[in-house]
Amino acid sequence: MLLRMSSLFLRTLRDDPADAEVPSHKLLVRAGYVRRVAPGIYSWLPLGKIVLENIARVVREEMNRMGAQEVLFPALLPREYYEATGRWTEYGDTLFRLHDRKGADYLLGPTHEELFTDMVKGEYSSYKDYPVTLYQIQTKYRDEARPRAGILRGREFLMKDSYSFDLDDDGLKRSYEQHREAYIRTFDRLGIRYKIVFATSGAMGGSASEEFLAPTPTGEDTFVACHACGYAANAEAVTTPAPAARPLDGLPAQRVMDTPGTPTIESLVSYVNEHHGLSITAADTLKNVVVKVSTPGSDVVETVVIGVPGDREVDFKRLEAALAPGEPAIFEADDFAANPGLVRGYIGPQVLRELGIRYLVDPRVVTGTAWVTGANEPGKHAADVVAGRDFEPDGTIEAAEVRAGDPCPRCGSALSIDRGIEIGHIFQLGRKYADAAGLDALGPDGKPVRVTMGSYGIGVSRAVAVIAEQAHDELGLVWPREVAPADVHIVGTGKDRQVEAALELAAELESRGLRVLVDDRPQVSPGVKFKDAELLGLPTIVVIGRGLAQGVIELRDRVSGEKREIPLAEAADQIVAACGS
RNA sequence: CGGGACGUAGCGCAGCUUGGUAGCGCACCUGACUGGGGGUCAGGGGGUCGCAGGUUCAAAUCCUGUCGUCCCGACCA
Repeated sequence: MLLRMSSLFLRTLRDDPADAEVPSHKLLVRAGYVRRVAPGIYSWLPLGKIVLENIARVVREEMNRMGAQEVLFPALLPREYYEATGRWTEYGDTLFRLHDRKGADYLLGPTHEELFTDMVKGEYSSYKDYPVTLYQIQTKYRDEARPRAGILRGREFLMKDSYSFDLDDDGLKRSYEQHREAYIRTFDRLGIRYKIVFATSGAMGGSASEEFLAPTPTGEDTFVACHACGYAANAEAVTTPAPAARPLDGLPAQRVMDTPGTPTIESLVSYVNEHHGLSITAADTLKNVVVKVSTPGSDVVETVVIGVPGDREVDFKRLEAALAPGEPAIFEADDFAANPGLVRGYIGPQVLRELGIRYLVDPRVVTGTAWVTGANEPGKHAADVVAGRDFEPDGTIEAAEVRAGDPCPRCGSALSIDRGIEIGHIFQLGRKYADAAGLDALGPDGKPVRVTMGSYGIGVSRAVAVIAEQAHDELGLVWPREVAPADVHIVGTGKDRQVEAALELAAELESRGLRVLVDDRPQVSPGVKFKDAELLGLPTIVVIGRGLAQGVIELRDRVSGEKREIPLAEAADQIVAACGS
């Protein structure tokens, strides 16, 4: 492959685009890899397209290597497939919906579980056919509430999704492990730094689930990691170690205190310490958050109260994950008006059973723990309200925020907390979609066996942004060789024979199998060419300039910044060697 | 859905307070110079000032509405 800058469809920008916030977005636009068309929708220019395809190629090779077979479904789908699994309604506003000329409902596929399941059902019917794993690399459409950061979170994006179909749980585990290995190989080859973390399976159902997160400050996911035992989990999936229950004997009886004007935890703590002779912190209070939980596809809305230690906020993402597929929403002033038993700012769990409201508590709220909490009257709180005596929770919930320093659920050491971008997700779906589709295999005994599935995704276009996010410096992009648009960027400076020599070298390197980009633009100053070379970020830069008269050219490593001069006569050999590693 | 900011040339921006011939930088075209860090000089092309309505002799500028974009938030009981 040989690209010539003099004719390459490329224009680099000197200024950052005004709508870009994160480095990958700024650089990919400035370097002429992508251009915005609409919010969350981008076009790929030649260099960007090459990077995208390089990533897709690596993904494809690793999927093929593990024995998966590639298929391709349409992105434009009729409603009926998503009707069967209830997702036509479940997906809500995130689904791009459209009509054909007859008025029939269509959608642009946000994922393709239904299609894969249906295809396997249509083709396979014997246990002898299984296991099988299929995948596709396909454009997905999700009408995100807030697309972000260029191609990092788009409304149209390229994704590899695969599905394994097995006859039993052991088979599913094997398929899952194979994918896990394939993903490790894939991301290693792509040069992405990542962490494998436990995840929630969310609305998709299923059990075991892990995410591949690329740690970056601009990430949308929060995860914890334990440096002592290696435990790592998405913040949504972190479990809180529960303390042992304590005896109820001898605990003082609960008492109600006047606490006027203390609707917040902070005001409460300072008031009771000052006026009631207590010495408590926010962690000694029990904060009760009311939410209304709706179930997709149903009109039922349940009121639920969540109890967490007062020094912690409720993490809405964790709450959503914990309640899935139920969808929590904030309890509004109108809702309080409709529930006079819930006194805003002074809610305590003592009356919830009576009110018939489900009460879920943080795992730290174990039997025998005493709390300062609301007394269900305006301006009043209660102290020594004991779990298991004065109230009985209906269950525990992981909804409280997670903090750096919290104990690791596996070994108890302090957890660290970081942000990352989800680049891959693997999980054991189980039989949800097979059940919906009635996907059975006929067993050796002539009886049907319900198939069990795994679902696995890699964000291909997102990976472009993630790599840009992880691999750049103040000068520009620094692509790992495997995904770079070319191996070597040859800069011909000067007005004499340099450009000619650059083209000759480029031709030779191409004939020796390298992918070459040569800056043969006439009348462009050396400074501009250097800046562009650094911005574009190819791993090896060769400069043919003023040293040419002495038969010397310059070889630069974009990653290390190392420069050395080499004789022109040995140039091809040395460059091939430099690009070989 | 809530809050904030912004819509002026392909990109980045000024002009708007105080209405009067639409400007700057980059990019682009022509010529000359320069030739190892986004170089210099001269000349040039390109804009329904988001859209609609209103006020006015006159609107990028004032008023009303509307559309769009970006960022932040989504719970603190």
